[in-house]
Amino acid sequence: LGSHSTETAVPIPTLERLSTYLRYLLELEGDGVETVRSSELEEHTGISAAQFRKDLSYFGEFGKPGIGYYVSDLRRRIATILKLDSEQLVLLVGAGNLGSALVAYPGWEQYRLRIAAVFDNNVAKIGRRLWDLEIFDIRKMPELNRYLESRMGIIAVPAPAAQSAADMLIRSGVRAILNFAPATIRAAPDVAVRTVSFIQEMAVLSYCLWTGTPECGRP
Amino acid sequence: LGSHSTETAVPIPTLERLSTYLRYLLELEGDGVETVRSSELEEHTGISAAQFRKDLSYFGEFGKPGIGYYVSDLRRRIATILKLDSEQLVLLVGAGNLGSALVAYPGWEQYRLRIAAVFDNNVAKIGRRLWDLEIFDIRKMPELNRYLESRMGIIAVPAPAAQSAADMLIRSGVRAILNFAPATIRAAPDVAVRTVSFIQEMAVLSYCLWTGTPECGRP
DNA sequence: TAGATTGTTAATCGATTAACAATC
DNA sequence: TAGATTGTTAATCGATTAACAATC
Repeated sequence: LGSHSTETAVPIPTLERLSTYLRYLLELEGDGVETVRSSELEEHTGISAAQFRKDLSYFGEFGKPGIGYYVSDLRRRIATILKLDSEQLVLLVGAGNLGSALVAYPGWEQYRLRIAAVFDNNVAKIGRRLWDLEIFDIRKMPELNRYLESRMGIIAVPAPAAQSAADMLIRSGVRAILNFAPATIRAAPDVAVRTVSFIQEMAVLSYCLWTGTPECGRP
Repeated sequence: LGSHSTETAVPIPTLERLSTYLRYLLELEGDGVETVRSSELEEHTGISAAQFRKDLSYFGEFGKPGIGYYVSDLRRRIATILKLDSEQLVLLVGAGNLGSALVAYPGWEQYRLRIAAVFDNNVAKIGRRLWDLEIFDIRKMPELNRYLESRMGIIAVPAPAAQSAADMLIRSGVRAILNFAPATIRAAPDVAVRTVSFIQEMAVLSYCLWTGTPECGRP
């Protein structure tokens, strides 16, 4: 009885590119550009025009033949598809250097995301502040999230602490997790987890460097 | 006349998984585990045993039928494949919060990587220190890298400055770049570029959260 | 030797590309 | 209307999975 499994599920690579389209469209919108053609998108993002149109086709029709796409309209519609059309709160675990960089990131608002609370298990940090946010004891998370009702979380703790951070997030109601620790997170299938390990990215780059592999992933 | 294009190029997804295998093997090695079977790897990383063996088959034979793989041996061999068997210097552009977190990351040594120099274009930062590293004027990069001879770089600057940071890295001799800015980097085909945009990752997670898509990428 | 697990092949699956009729 | 560009289909390409002979 999976919610709606047979409706030609959207491939994950399509979703990843969708967020690249959104980023590019935000840029164009900021520059006051009114319309954009798929060929222009290819030039600027490296994603082929055919791929772009195919990706959009999973969600409906967005352009005008002979014209292209209205930037603001398409930007808004992609944001809606990605559920970035109303504010979502995010819980952050880990008040270290990475956590600090994440809180200070100036781009959250554009995506209607907001870090609502920061947690750590280090008593020396609990009660102090990370920028304008109080650092809470990680054990207070379930209680705090009863009224925050956040469903997204970020793990910015060292690898050995990543799984327990995930467990705590899930126990608090979070169902989508971005994990920065180089560790595998085990979670029930109803929890979406993505791991971004920059040290692993460096390893891939190292191989590409020495073997001269161009197109080392991501356009 | 591409260096060696016809030798069944290794798929990028295989390389990405390779670095996950390495991470897991480092963990096992730290725990003093002597051998590991592909089925155990599947359990711990979520990557299927068949996939693991297929991935390794691009590079040779590594295991013993009936036994499995010797952890230290396999760890060493994968590190060698990824060229992580001798120290490589890395140039960092951007002495902000993210740059600070990267310099402070304790895991570099395990991968034989070392941030050798930090650059910024902000006069208020130039000459100051980021942890134990002096912050250099970004314009000094080509000169400085003449003797450092680093071929890897990291971009940790705001999106509008990302392309010029990349240009400067390339001009200084760098041929592999990890870009943290939500921006497309244009570079000649002999430069390997990977972009990691956490805000785009959050966008994908947002979609997965609301549509109940499990397996939101990366195991 | 018997049991277990690898390396590899062939089959399946899914994503990308190219081409073109529809349409602004 | 003529020219341009979309949305979509079919063909291609490449990666994953499954199965099994080889081998420790």
